[in-house]
Amino acid sequence: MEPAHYQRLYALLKSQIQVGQFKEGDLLPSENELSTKHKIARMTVRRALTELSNEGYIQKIKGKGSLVSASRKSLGLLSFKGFSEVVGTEFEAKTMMLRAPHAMPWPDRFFYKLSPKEQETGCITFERVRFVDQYPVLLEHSFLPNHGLDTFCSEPLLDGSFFKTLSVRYQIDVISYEQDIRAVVADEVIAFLLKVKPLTPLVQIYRRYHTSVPDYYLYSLLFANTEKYTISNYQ
Amino acid sequence: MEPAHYQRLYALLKSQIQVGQFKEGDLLPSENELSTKHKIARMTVRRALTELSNEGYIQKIKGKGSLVSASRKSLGLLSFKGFSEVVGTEFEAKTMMLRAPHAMPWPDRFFYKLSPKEQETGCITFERVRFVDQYPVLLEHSFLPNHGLDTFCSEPLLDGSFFKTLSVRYQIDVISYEQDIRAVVADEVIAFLLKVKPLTPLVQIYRRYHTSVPDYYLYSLLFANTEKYTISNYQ
DNA sequence: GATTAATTCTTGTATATACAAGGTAAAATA
DNA sequence: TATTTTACCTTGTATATACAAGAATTAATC
Repeated sequence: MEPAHYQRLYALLKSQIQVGQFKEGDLLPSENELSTKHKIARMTVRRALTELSNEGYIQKIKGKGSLVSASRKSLGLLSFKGFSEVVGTEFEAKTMMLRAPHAMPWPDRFFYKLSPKEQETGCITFERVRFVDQYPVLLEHSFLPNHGLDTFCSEPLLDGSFFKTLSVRYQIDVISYEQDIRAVVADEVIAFLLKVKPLTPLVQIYRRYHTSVPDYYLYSLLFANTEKYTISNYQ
Repeated sequence: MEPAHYQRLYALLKSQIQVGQFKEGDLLPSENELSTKHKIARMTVRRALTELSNEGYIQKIKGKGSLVSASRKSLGLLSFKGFSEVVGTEFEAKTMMLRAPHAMPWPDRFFYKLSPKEQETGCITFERVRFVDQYPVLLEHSFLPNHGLDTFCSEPLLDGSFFKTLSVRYQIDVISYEQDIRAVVADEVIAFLLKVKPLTPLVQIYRRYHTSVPDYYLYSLLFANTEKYTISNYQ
């Protein structure tokens, strides 16, 4: 079925913003210009622009136009801030693969309840450590159901990004997630990996990511050392 | 200035849902009914319903109608799950006011950077403890800029809910939030309040809530005992 | 009685039109 | 020249209309 006119225009403008064809601070063409150019009614154009505005891509200003916003907040899936300045510059976390992706059955007593279909196919799992300024701050253990991801284990991650790889290679996009947060103390293994003393308090997070594929979820188990950096969430 | 028709209808329907005049699973009157009843065009009705749908109050189903959703998950913002069953029933947290709302200047070295306007007007603050199954699990210290909220301190919270009070009485709706998470150990004061041993690991969360009022934010500082219950986050 | 088809609700998309109101720049005025 | 006014751009609100498409009920058929 063909997408609606407003959806086509919405997708077009969004991609043009994402690609940088329209930059932060630019004014989009006016509603009337878009209307005549694409041969659709102004009200239809407005619908596309309203969605873009709702999602933070543009800001509409009465009497002026549609202003392209600063780069969309990356869903803040996982970022860090300096401890002393909770409002501070955000740091990029660099990643080191600890155990490369490999297929295996799901662990016993997995932290989220799995569907029969997920149980059946087993999982692909890998472990990574994230560094901020040379300090290991996060241990991440990821799991994904092994549904037609045969090549996943043999090929490296695109730009080192798990999510980007799934999006580009398998058309699986992360839409949202749920998480359960606890405070724990480091055991010896984790203390060694994160280079902290045993009994240091850590943040433990169980995550289930929802994707654009129905009933397909990704899972992560995280341990974070928050002595120097806090875990930043935006939603 | 008078509010727009769609805003009037939006506010009316929202309050009717919040008050329970329309309950979960009910169908709202159809767009044509609302149109004739309120003597406004159907497209204007649709605009009001679209906003309600965006904010999760209703779910529109083509060919059927507008279904009232389960009580707005404003508490999806903060819920708890049993520890052993990370996927388990969610528990309702009961709340005890520790220090009632009172106006005061902002604390020194506040955890988020405040605008000059916020600094100027001072804040209203209050402290609450949340219980799950008689156990104190969360200490919550809330702050809000004192902009025309004179009666806030003298009147009790609606249904004991801070957010509901702001929404119904002041038309301030929480849209999203950002948070910074750390693991800390309990000092003596907090250990006493949460009835844990000193040095128990706790989750500490700084939150800034974004609202429907531009440049108006709410702030919370949380300490959670996650020995028995995890903190649950959705999105 | 059970199944199928037609009707009539519902929301979804799209258009054309009109006027209000904010912002900007050109034109008129002092 | 400096200020004010005007004109023209922009987005915001509102209406009336038309048809498409999904859902549910009713009528017709087997």
